This record gives sequence, structure tokens and C-alpha cells, in this order.
Amino acid sequence: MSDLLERLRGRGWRMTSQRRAVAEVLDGEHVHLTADEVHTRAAERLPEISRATVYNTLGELVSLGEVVEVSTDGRAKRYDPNAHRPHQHLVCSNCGTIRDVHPTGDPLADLPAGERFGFTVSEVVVTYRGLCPSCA
Amino acid sequence: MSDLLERLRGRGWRMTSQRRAVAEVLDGEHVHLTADEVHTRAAERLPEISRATVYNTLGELVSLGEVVEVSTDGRAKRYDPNAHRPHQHLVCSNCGTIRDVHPTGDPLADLPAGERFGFTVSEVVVTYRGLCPSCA
DNA sequence: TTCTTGACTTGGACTCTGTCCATCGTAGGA
DNA sequence: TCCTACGATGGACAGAGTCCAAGTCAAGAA
Repeated sequence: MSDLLERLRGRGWRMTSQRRAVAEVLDGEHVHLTADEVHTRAAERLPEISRATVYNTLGELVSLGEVVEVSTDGRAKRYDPNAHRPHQHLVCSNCGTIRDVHPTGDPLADLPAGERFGFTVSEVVVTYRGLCPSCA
Repeated sequence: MSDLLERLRGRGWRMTSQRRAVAEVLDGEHVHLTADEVHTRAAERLPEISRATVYNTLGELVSLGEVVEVSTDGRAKRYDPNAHRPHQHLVCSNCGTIRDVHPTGDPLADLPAGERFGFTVSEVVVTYRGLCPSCA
């Protein structure tokens, strides 16, 4: 994933210190951070980075398909840098911890044509909810 | 579903005109309204109903299991009065329209034990995304 | 190297969704 | 009919995110 910066540059991304800081935060340990957490961590490297820039940059990374937006509850969206391997999420209903999981089977095949109402279905998001070991 | 009011009364719910207005909005056509839309419709019947009351009442209906909260994106939560028949949702990525769907299969069975990380999984939320006929 | 320019960043105001709280009103039992 | 505890009110507040005008700077051109 350390070639994220290279891929972005290759796509004509203008490389600024702010974008680099955000990309490096996401490039680190694979956790699911909120925009605010990304901002806090980016600010450790680049103290004056603004919230607006973090939101802009995250939005661009999402459009480019480098990061996936995850909104598990009504709270803040989280940003998942593991965008290149399809997966679903397992969320603790109590503390909000998120784990990436890889279910077997194809949930899309489980939706009969008669239940599609003429929609062109392109994506299935599966969220498993429960209690993590610490909260159980 | 018109026995919603009866069920609520049976549970010791104090019946006020405001609660009745909210319940009747949800009791109507089966759509997935936001809290704000519920407020607007309830206000057509009871002009001075406050937002806080709508939020309180929706929260109680959710706790009582009469209504399900649906948060498909990071925007406003929607309230689904079809709480007594398990189902999933099909969402238009463009206009946000929601349809209830009933996939076959058991998605919970598709999550191998080795992928559960010690969680006690209790619920699976499946959201199909795509374009509705009007937006396609 | 310096210049130029349009893309990027900034921060503060603003919007939207939702919560909280002190006060007032009223449903429903005595 | 009266009481009172439960519910309603609305305004302040909070969290998440967007918008915008003005300032800054990356990177290609000369």
C-alpha cells in the first residue's frame, strides 16, 4: 500500500504536503478512522492542516476508489483504506469496533429477480452486528 | 397495522394527540420517512407538534420494536414501520429511494467461524445498492 | 532558475441532524 | 373533579459535514 502516493501521482494528483499527510495516515495501520481522527493524526505531522482539506482529500480518495466510506450507524463516517480487496464489516454494537470480514457466498445471487423492482443492482453491503469479545 | 395504536395502548403507552399523530403518519403508506418528513406530515394533522416530540416518539417506537431505524448513508436516519417482517433494503444510489426486499439464504451462515473474531454476532444488515428504473 | 497560473488550502460561517433541559400542559387514575 | 406524574415544548446546544472568498503554492513553461 506504500505505493498509494505513486498511484495518486500517476493519476495526475497534484502532490501537496497536506495530501501526503492524509495519505500517509491512511497508509499506516489498517483501522477505520473517522474524518476527525484522520485530521488529528494528520495534524501531528502537519499541525496547521485544516478540517476542510481533510474532508476534501478524503472525498477525492473515495472518488478515486482508493478508500471506501463506511457508515455503520448514524454517527460519523469511517474511512477504510482497504479498498482493493472486497470485504464486508463486522461491527460491535456496543463500542463500535470494526473488523473486515470475508463472507463466503454471493449475497447478490440471493436477491431474486422478482425482488429487484427494475433496479440495476451493482453493490451489496453486508454489515454483521454483535458484541466484540471485550463487550460481551 | 391499524392496531398499532391498540398495541401501544396495551403496553401502557399514555396516548396523547402528538403520539397519535406520529403513529398515524407511520401507519399510512409504507414508505421510509426521515424524522423531518415525519414531523412535516404529523404537523399537517397537529400544526404545533414539536421536533423534539417527534424524535422522542420515534425513539420510543424503535425501543418498542414497532419501527426499525434505517441508516443507509451518512444522511438522516429513516424510519421503517415494517418491523414485524424481517427484510432487507434495496436503495437507489442516485435518488435514495428505498424498497423492502426479501433475499433468500441466510447471510449469517456465510460468515465462517474463523472470520468472527470472537464476536457474538446477532444481526446481519444487507443493503443492495444500485439505480432505480427512473434513475438508470 | 524564475515566472505564471490554476489547482489547492484555509478558516470561519453555515447547514443539517439530532440531543438536552427547564418549564408548561394534560391524560387518566383516585 | 382534582392531582400528579408523565409527556410536550422550543430554544439552546452539539457533532458532522459543506461552502466560499481569499490567500498560497506545485509544477510546467520559458
